[in-house]
Amino acid sequence: MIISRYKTYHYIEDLKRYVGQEVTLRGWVYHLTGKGKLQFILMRDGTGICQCVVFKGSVSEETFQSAKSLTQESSLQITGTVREESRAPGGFEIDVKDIKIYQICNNYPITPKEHGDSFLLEHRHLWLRSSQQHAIMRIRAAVVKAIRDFFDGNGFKLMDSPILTPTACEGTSTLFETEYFDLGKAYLSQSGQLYAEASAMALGKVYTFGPTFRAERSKTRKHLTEFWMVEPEMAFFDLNDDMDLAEDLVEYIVQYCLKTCQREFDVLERDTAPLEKVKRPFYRMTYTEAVEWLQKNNIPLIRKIDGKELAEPFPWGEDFGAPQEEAIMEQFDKPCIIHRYPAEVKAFYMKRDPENPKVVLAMDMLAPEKGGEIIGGSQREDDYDALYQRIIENNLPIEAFQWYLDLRKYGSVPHSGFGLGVERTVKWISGAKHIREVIPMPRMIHRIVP
RNA sequence: UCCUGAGUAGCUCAGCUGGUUAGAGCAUCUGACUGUUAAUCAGAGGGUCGGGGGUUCAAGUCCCUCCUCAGGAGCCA
Repeated sequence: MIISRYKTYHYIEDLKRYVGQEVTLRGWVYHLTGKGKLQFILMRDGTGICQCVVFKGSVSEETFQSAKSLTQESSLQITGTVREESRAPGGFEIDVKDIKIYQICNNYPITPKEHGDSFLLEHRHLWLRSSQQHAIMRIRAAVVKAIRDFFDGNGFKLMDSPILTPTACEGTSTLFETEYFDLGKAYLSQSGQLYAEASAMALGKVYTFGPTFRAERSKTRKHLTEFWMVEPEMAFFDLNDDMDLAEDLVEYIVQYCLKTCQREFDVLERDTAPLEKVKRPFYRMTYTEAVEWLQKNNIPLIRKIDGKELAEPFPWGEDFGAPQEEAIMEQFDKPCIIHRYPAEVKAFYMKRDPENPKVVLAMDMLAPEKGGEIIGGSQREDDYDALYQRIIENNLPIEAFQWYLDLRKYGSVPHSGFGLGVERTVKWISGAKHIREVIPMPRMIHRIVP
């Protein structure tokens, strides 16, 4: 039998299986300390961190000098025996026999001391190697895997939407524009939803998963110009089904992370007790109930007029801002879905509530612990004439939406869907301070490098 | 886009009401040390004070202007 060579490689996360045996690790120097005839190398290999000890008396002079010459982030291969050792971080240690150096690294910019945000972002390509960033990226990978497992395991088909689109999905001016051969302008997608609706009419239950782009000039710790979104879309689902699915998904993601990312939470010093509580049913309230709650608890709407801040009791019809959402969520230890928003503040494709035409069958899920809005969704307008009317009212180019209207012409059915922001979810679960830390290469209004 | 704040050594910062040759810690380099965890100890090198203009005998410090960055708001996932 032929065994591929890479399958015999040793990794730090598996060390406990090799106690007493000789292993060969490949990686980078994370940290160094020395004490005369002893040299401690904290080595990382992408799967974990392990302390390796070089004692002058038990290796060749050449090997000891190699160990002495190492610097932070030098790349190397270490061969030695695995030992349980309570004094070592992680509980295991390598007694080094031999060292092979790939490269000595000079003047690595990120030192074990503190750095400013700006400096770290300029060195994002190197910052990813730091233990906290490493932990966040592993949680991100777990969140993405949980999302895919959840949908794939529940009868959904992956149907990715195009990134280059001829028009705005939501008809705003916040789109990145590019030239598209002889066909004029194209735009980077700000949502895959409209195409997901077409897919749902073909395959029933689908999800689209990819990057989306918003040219909003936002500058906050929960906005990126390029972010990842998963958008399920289901034929024959009404708003209630939609909300049930959203709760199932979020519960699954959080519980999966708790099951598989304990080590990462430890590195981040993330208290997981609040996450343990994220089990169905979540809280739900209508927009109208939320407004009444704001009024009763004296959370005002603050308007700026001529530079002066004027507070007034929160009026029905106004969309919630960050202060309102945070106030509402302070009372909850689990996510809360707010549904049935005023039609004026929501997108054209959302279906009016037959019982109250002033509101649409829309829902947002807010996460506790200042996680903010992680999901936005709705039941879609499935009536041709009503949708046509909305497009006209919103001054959208009707020609561009002809294919979308076709979906209401040829076997229209009730259907619903939502979008979950991957970075907002990872930020909430990991407890990261800023959304820029939960994506490998954040794209923000003032930053596109590296 | 609006409001607020910040740019001084590789990094994080101090530098008073303008006044000799601009400071510290860490990092780097040299040396000592058999249990270090952001090691410790001794020594060395390291600066166009964000750019431009102005006031002054004298500007890191005061004024104008531009640039860059951060925090918040709005918008949203």
